[in-house]
Amino acid sequence: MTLRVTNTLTGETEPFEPRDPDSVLLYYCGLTTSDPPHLGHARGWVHVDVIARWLEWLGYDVRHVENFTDVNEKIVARVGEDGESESDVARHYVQQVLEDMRALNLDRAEVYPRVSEHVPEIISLVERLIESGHAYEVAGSVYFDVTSFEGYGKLSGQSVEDLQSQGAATGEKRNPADFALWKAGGVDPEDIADHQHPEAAPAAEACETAQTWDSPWGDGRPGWHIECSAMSMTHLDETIDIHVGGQDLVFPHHENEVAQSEAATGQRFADYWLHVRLLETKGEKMSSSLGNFFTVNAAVEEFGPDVLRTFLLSTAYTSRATYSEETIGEAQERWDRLQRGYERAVDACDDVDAYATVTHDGLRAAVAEARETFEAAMNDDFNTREAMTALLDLTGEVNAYVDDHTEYDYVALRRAVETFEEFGGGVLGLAFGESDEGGDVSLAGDLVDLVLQAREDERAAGNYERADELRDELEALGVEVQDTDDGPTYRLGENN
RNA sequence: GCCAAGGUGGCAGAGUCCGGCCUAACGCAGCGGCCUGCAGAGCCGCCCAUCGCCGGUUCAAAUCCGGCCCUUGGCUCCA
Repeated sequence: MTLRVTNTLTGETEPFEPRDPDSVLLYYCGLTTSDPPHLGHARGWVHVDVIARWLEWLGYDVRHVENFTDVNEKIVARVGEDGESESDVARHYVQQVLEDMRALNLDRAEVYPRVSEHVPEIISLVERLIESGHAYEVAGSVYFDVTSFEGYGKLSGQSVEDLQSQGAATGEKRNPADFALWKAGGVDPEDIADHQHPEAAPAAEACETAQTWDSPWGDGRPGWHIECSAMSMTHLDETIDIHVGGQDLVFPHHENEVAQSEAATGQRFADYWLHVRLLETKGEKMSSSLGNFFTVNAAVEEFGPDVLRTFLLSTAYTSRATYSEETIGEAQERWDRLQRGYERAVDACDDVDAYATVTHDGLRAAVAEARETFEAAMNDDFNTREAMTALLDLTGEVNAYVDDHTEYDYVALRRAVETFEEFGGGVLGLAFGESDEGGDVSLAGDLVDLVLQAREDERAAGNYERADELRDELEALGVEVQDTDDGPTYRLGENN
């Protein structure tokens, strides 16, 4: 079974074949470090994380690069609010992103390149474009000539004619659709004003603190699109396998990347373009500019990484997702159910009634089917929703099996446990089998057991009122008590 | 206006590339039962879908083709 992916370039779901059969070059368009990351960013990160994890599971050596746009007028607009200089502000949010990513249990990318550290590469790429006649300089700024690149518009499906009709050529540009590769001087104060938070004090000195760099065209700053081309080529190659980004970047950002990169090298820039659809709240996308966002930090705090990942992976990356109390609540239920099923399988394995000599074909077949379905789902354009369904189905099978049997097929149960850990844990990044076993926790566990034993004594004596009190008190502390045929058990709440 | 992606039960959301096992998945909500001192968890069963509208192709369409309506994203910083 081979992996298939939906490629924006062709509009089709096609077989994935990397240039080198053993490795994959993957670039993800990261965020501009001017605002705290929100759940929409987290959706992109988590899906890319799972994509990388699955490619690795398939045996590829994945070279994964995610950039930070740390040079941008939005960042300058935060000077005085979130830091003393453009680089201060950027550093502040880069730090925040890395913390959020760790909190979400994302595997680290190989490199997190920043624009500010790649200006020389950007300049040389711009020079290359001027030399080959694809770009022109006007008064210290450099623009890409869209009419010089035949395939312009092939990613987003737009034509140069359509774009030309959008407006008249303004100022220095030869064609309205031409875009800046290099901008002369510092940042226009008006641009800063556009991006300033309304409540923020106007920082007149902000423009002065915006960094500029020497170039063959005088002092200036790199344009927005050129950075990704330069960093992708620097850290990966002139042609990469997969370029991923948010749906909102298709045009103009990715379209321009394709044009300038391919014009410069004469080669394909990326073979597969994958776009993550946007996270919505009440029918509109979640975004910093709309102010309807929920920060990653606050969300992790409130729901924890596993509920969040379950929520974000409960829709395929190619579908839009809706954020609401209801949808996140559903994710909570799903994650709880998965976790309980997993714990039950683990407990049954450890049970004295689990035997290596007992064979139950039904359970074995169910585990095999879950594995097959999971793999097929992931290979079908990383369908995390279906993959999770396979695990949820396995949960039901395990629960029914344990309910119906008094002796257990150890081998089959072990295989089920491994499936949760390998697929749910290793691929989806959920915390199966990583329960905190620290000293404090195990002491607390012993204490809970003690209380439960006392409660059992009360129950045996028929003092249900007292037994219920103990249960309520434990619950108030975040310990959920459940009586089963094999005696009482407990679970810690998500936030403990 | 132009470009792109979508419209499936009370909610949410698979399935559409490769038409039939889709009499439509998984989960939530709702109903009944088992288990339980009670609760929770779990299990079993049930309820809710003429798959946006109209037409076409076909023995057969949520799935293919055409038209229309609506929604979202992009065309300006944005994952």
